[in-house]
Amino acid sequence: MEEFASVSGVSRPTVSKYFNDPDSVRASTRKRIEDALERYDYRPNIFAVNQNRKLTKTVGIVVPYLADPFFAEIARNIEQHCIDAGYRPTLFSAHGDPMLEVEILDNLRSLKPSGVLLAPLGRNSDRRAIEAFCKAVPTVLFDSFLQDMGITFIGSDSRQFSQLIVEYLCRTGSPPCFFEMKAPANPNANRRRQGYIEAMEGLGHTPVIVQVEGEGWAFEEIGRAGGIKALAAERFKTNTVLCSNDRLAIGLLTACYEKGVRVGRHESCDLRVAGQDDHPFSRFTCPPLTTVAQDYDAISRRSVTALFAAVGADTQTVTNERILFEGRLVMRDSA
Amino acid sequence: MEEFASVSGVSRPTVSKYFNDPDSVRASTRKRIEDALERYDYRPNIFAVNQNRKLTKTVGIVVPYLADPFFAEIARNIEQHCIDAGYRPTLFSAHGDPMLEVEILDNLRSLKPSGVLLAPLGRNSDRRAIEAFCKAVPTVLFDSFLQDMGITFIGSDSRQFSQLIVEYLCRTGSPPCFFEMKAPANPNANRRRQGYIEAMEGLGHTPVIVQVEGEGWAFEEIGRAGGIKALAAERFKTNTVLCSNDRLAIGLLTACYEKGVRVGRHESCDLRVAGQDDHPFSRFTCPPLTTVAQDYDAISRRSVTALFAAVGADTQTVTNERILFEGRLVMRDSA
DNA sequence: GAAAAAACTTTGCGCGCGTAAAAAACTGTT
DNA sequence: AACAGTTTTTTACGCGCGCAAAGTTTTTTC
Repeated sequence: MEEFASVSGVSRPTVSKYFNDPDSVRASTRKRIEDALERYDYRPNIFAVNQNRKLTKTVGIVVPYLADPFFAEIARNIEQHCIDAGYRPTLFSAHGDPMLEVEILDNLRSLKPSGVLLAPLGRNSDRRAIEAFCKAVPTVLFDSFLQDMGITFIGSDSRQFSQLIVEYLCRTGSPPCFFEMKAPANPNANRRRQGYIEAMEGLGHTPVIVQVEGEGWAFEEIGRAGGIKALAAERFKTNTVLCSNDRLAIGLLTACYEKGVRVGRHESCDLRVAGQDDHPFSRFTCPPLTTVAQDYDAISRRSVTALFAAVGADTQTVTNERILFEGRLVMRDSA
Repeated sequence: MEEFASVSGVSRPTVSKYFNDPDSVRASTRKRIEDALERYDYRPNIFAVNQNRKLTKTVGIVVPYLADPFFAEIARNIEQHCIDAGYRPTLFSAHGDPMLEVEILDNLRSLKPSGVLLAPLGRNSDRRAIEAFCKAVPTVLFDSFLQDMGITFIGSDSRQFSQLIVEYLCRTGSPPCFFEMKAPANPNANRRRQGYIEAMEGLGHTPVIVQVEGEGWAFEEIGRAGGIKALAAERFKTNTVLCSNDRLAIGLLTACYEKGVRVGRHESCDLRVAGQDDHPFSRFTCPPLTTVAQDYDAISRRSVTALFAAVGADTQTVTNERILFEGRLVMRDSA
């Protein structure tokens, strides 16, 4: 930086100032620096910079399972918004493992990020570890809500999701039963079940819940295996099944195919199947999946703005808000 | 570190030595440090450490498109192997954008990683930028081959893929036509086409190529839209279609569903469809997709060992090897 | 055109650690 | 008990930059 400052004709502290904020120096000096920059391609040593700064200009993004295209898509959006805001995002996936989640947060701590966007594993998360982390680092939680943690929570209105699609399914055919995992990792699953029950009762129908065994994040396989069992045992009391999420629904579609059950909303079909999330692949299932779309863009955008608002404020504004976005009904052929 | 050294009863340089390699200190001193470590939970400042080291103990992982579960899966494997080897992996996705790919490599450079595992975008990659990067940082290329770059290339034997499945399809029914994008981004696509042509000619059949329009990484949609057009124009001359990759095949399945074309290997069906890759979702399509499985585990494992072998060696061992793994036929219901 | 404000330069310290060299303490061996 | 070999301590420098204080120059204001 010393050398570069001399060839660009300014002093080192001015160059330092420029890199922290190009607008903080006079236009004429800025030009001199940028001219030199083109000729010499100097860039500050990122480690030396971060050693002395309190604000590291990095943000951590942590998702529970990156092999799930839903999280890949959200992460992609969030990354982009962070870059636009002039930060360096770093992406981590817990791969469904609570131990790894804690380890990631541990490592993240030593990276001294200005903030973190965290979608926790959910039920299996180490609550204490996450709470401690949120106290140490400005953290916005998204997708999966944890009580009293983080600056803000950004997610979807799970109850509204279920109510929206239950209302649609009842209006267009027989009332649905609810297909889910027995012990869902994601807390949204519980709210979706609640929303389903409330919506059904509100419409004067009796809720029917079909729960299937299974652990982990291989939802499609869980939905398939559980679906085959449920079909064999005739546990679907109606010809309409609302799945807790799209990935389960995709598995159920496979089960139906294997068992020769025709899925769709046409008269010739045996079963209607709906999901929730509008997973990137739901448009391409056979039949294409009717579902409730998460507002990917709103969630990612709002998460980032919420984080930077809190980071920018001098006072640690733990608003403890819950910002929920509504779902949008996506009608396709499966229901 | 000064303080921590005193409470653990050793000197600071010894503590420093311990963190670089716990086995480099006497067993008794190691125990004293680790005892203190439990009580005080000290950890070295990662920025200060990296400022002075040449070997940063970080490895970069760059993939072209993380929202593709294939790359998410590979990345997950590679991450794990790096962690097991005591390194800190950092994951990046170019999101299909060549500019972003270059930017990632630029940023990666200033992170001074001990090595990088790079799956290039392919045809759209900025070759010059990648070549320059490979000269500056030990880099192993995988999935997508680029001439004369990197230490080694690890990937699949694309020709063998096509030959394997062409042989199977011909043996079990009518010879396939080949369904692909007109201008595929990934160079493997070209080798797969070649493999298809060779295999067909070897078996005494005339190759038929069906190319569809489309840019970018939304392969399913490209396959669907192209599939609908091809079906309408009756461009599939036989009742068997081999797709260049599974994602195109998934789109084609959707097109077939929309057009009422029954896909499968049973007598009642109109069309057989096969893919290549064994994409994580191919097992769950309707019908489940017959395909050639990439050896995810071998590719990721070998990439990591190749990188660390080169990093460990003092001499820059640019072997310029191409290590190709064979595919495994996965027979499902679609063909 | 002078005063006030803003931008810049000079100087110098410190961040937390890696690392080298020489001295000191420890280890096992005869 | 004396020796050689190994490990640790002491001492000291440097990494590349942020940042603060004081002095200097440039720009803005009336």
